[in-house]
Amino acid sequence: MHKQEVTIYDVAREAKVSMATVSRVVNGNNNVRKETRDRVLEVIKRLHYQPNAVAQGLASKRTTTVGLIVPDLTNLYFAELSKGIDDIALLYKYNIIITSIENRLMKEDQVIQSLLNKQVDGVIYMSNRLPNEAAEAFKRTNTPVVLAGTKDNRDEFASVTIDYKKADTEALNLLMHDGKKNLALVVGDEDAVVNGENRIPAYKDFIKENNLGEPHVYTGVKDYSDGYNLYPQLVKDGIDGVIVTRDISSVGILNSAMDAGRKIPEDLEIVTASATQLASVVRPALTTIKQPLYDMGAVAMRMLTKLMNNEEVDETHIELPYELVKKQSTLNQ
Amino acid sequence: MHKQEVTIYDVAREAKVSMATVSRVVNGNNNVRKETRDRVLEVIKRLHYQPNAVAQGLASKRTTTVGLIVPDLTNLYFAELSKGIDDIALLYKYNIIITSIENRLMKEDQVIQSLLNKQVDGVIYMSNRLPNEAAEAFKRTNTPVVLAGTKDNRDEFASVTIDYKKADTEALNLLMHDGKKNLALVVGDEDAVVNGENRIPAYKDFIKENNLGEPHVYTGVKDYSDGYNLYPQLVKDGIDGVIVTRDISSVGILNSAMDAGRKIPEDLEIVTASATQLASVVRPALTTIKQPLYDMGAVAMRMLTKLMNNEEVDETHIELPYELVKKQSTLNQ
DNA sequence: AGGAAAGCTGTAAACGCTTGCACTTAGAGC
DNA sequence: GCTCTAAGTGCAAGCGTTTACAGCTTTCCT
Repeated sequence: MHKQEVTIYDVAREAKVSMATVSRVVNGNNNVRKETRDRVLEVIKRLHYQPNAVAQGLASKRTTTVGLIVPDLTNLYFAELSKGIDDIALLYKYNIIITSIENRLMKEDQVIQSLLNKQVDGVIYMSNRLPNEAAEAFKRTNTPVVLAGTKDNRDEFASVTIDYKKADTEALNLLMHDGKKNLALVVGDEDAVVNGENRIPAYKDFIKENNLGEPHVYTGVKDYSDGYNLYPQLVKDGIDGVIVTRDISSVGILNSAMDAGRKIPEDLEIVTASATQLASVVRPALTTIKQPLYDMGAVAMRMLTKLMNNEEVDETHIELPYELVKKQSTLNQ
Repeated sequence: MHKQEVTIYDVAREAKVSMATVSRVVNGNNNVRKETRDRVLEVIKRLHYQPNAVAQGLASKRTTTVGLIVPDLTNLYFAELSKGIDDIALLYKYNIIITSIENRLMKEDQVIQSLLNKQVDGVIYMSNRLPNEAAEAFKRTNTPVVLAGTKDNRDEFASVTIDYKKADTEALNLLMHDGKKNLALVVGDEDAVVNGENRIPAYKDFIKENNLGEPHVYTGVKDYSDGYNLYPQLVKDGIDGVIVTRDISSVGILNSAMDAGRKIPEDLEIVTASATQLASVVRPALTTIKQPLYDMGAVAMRMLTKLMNNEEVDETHIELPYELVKKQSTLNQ
């Protein structure tokens, strides 16, 4: 980076005003006489002046930048959330610094710290569970945080989710009413608050209340091959209906069953819990708990803008409506 | 953002040295006596000092931030490229500001200008075609740019791609040797340099050289439903082998054919040109021109680090090897 | 021992902007 | 005509770093 070609000072000199006035024009402060404003704007245009956001950030202590913390960019669940976030961020003129934190060289809270050092005005957090060090760092720097599509067990951070317990219960009901007797739950990370404190308890309660025998919770099923390889175990355990939290694992199970010559949904009903593109393009198409991912991202970002402006926020734990969409991987369409 | 709790000045006072020395310690400059360094480090730890990256950026004129310009976050092609970029960026301690530019409120070059105002040290560009205004802005600010998975018709910007002409020709050969007579090419954006100046000419040359009749190039096929709706037209035109640039469109064509009761690959052979996750999870699995997306991203980012350091770069137009992977959507596996 | 070189540290001027405060001017109200 | 208010503008002190430059110590040769 070489010396900046044209600064606010050049504009000021050329327009025969002070830097302060140029700054006011640039920032839309209306305490400037129209003629002065026009003159300044003309010079800005003529000189191709562009404000240096780094200097603005240092002087104003606002960077108009938010941090996005995401486990994995190539997971469509997060990609669709991010899209909602991104659109609203653009609307409010925030830039996004994105950092993914899975399988990394650096520890999660180091990555987060580096984000805070960049003086982001706020953070949207989408990973499973907020580590203590990170929570401390957020509080210490007083940075607003919104969790999108995830929860935290302390109730300190705002969040945007769906009602996971209700959604899963509804899906389990669907399977049960289809006559399935041996229902299972397949999750990625059991340490995730959404799973450990919402989905799994909801599932266990359902099994107990309906006298459906022993619960079967399969954990650590994170990608396509995990799902693919799990299928024989499901057969062995006599599972005939399953809720899978990750789309890609659902597809793994689906393909494994198909490759083994089984019939979906007759032999096994599958409900997937995310509803990314993936769920609808495979055949048979997957019945899904359709989470409004784009909207969740958008709402989270909108809430963050309020928090960053110290505006009143009436509800910091927002649950958006989901929809149970029946496709070909369950009966009774 | 409130006043920063602890600054380099506090550390200096506490450690009884000057700011300059603290700065040297922080930046790993080894012109500091060991005892002094240890004392400073101790204070840094004790006070929880973290350097303010914005102030560093202003003073040093380097932000250790790079801009990523991507059409669409939810397109796995870009997500996988981004992952490679992200990993290398982390390795070299760069943060990433990501901006997507499709269907937006703001014009592309405005978005890019806002990125430049943030004083990014470099940019990785992944969209179809670099607009003139943007190219001018990059040159004016002297910001290094690397194109990843895309090309530019002026030869001014570094790029990392595969040899699209060769890849497509090879794929067309495969289809021809399977006995297909009426080959088509389906692309998203015909204005994209990769399509307009590489894939389409390669296709047309092949058709002409092999006397395969009239060329059939279908353009503007961008998403799932575009592909789905195109299929009847392919039937009408008697197409029996097709290369599709976007995975999601390939899947649309595939499902459309299956839903119509046709057989793939017997009735239609499909080669898809990206090789994201999508191509391998659908059934029949798609034969693909497997682009090394992760590596392309990684190589692009690595090259950018060199450009940002004014290091010697021997080759600025890198073509990585691809692989033609035969799956179930073509014969002769 | 004497001088040069190398190592270590501090001073202070940037970097490009925002913003509180004070000042000027012009009009309004009387 | 005089005071008062408000709008418009400039001054200058930050914001938290980096980095020449200079100066002081050591160390190393011969």
